[in-house]
Amino acid sequence: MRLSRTAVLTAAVALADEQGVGGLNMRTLAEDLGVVPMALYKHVSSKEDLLDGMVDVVVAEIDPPLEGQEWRATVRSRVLSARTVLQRHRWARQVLETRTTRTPAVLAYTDSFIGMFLDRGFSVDLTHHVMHALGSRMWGFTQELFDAPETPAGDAAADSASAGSAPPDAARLEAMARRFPNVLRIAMAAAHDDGVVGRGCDDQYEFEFALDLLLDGIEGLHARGWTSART
Amino acid sequence: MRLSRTAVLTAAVALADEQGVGGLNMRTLAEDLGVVPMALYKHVSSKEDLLDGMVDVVVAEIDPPLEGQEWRATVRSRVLSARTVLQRHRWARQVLETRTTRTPAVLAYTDSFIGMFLDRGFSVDLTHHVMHALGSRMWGFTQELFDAPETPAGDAAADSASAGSAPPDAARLEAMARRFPNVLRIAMAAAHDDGVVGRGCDDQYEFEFALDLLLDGIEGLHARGWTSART
DNA sequence: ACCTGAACACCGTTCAAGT
DNA sequence: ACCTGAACACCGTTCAAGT
Repeated sequence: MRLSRTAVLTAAVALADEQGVGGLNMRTLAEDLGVVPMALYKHVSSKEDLLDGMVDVVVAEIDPPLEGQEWRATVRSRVLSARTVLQRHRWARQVLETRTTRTPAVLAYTDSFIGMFLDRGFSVDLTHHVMHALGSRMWGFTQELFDAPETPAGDAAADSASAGSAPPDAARLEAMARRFPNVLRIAMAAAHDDGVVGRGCDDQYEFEFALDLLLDGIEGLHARGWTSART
Repeated sequence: MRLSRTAVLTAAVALADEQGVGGLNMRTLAEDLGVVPMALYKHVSSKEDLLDGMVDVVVAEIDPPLEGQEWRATVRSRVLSARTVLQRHRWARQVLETRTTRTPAVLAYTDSFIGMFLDRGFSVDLTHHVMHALGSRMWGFTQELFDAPETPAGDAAADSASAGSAPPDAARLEAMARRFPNVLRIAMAAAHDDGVVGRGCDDQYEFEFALDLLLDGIEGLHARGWTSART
């Protein structure tokens, strides 16, 4: 089969889906495509360009905005759509965070996102600040502090690695409890919920909690015609 | 002078402050210390360990919480203190985001942060969700979508790089306006404020806008004794 | 026009010495 | 106990060919 940019990007996305960004390099990507590393450079100009293209592939999977709905439902469902996409491609968050240029596809998504507010009566001023407040939530993620950024690779040692360096024996746990009592209380509260529905920290719940907190705030500002004191 | 872990970490932080994470590698770090690369490995076990140690240096610079103040003032000023520290060390955000293990110093900061809520009457349940909602804001940063993650290195081509690939001539601008009209409206609104105080997007203003939006929401939940429906 | 092969520069790190 | 020197494995990419 003839090589093409699309073929390269698709293979790269598939590879990253399996191995994470850490496992993605020009040599193994070329091997997956049955080609020598340098062949890739006819279709992507550099690894940066490859990563930009991969982001474009991901962005294309996000649903278009709802039509004929009020702003809150439209924004909310779009963010949650982005979230499911970003969770299908777990490497995308990290890659998105390190991009230094915005590709047209990324700009188009941003533009359409902003349009959901402007087209439904938000002022440019408020929309501007709202976009800042949402930040990366527009992609359906937040920087989480409790879970590890990336699982090293395809090895099954993932859980022991995320737990720290050594297995948590009783002495270790007690030492933890003495040094970081507040962390422990929060961790126990999360573990406590396990009994009912079999989940610890429900990331989806937490994401929507924070999202709705922001949407509530935004709704209030919009309703009372808020403007920044800067104009 | 005798090499020590502290000396290595201090030099690494200084190097990263100047060059960014991109410019930080074991060879140039060793050179800065007047030593051969392998000498570093007596004091840090790997580059990961080096980065962990550098984060610890940064965390140590964050002010302790205020005493005898209500929760909101305490949390707010602590977050803003973290923000000034993180802005002194612009590489720290990126490094923090890629850590897979929490060092004791990071856990201690987290614990103390949680304590600001618990010690002032917040329920464990609400505090848990609040911590998720704040996310990386507890370090004083949000993932910004409009500005570039890292300036490549010490070269003066920073502004032209952040602007994109080519200089924005009139034709380019008009094409942008047609494709991404909403992005343009927001950008113009931000530029418009320039006349008054000489700033475009004021990151500090935007950060506090989002922070206060969240704090308002949290205050409301706390005041009416909110609990998650999960218990 | 597209792909190949060999090679270069750079980086984290191992290993066997040195003092 | 601490530092050195040479070397290895891995990676992005240039360059000069091949078809």
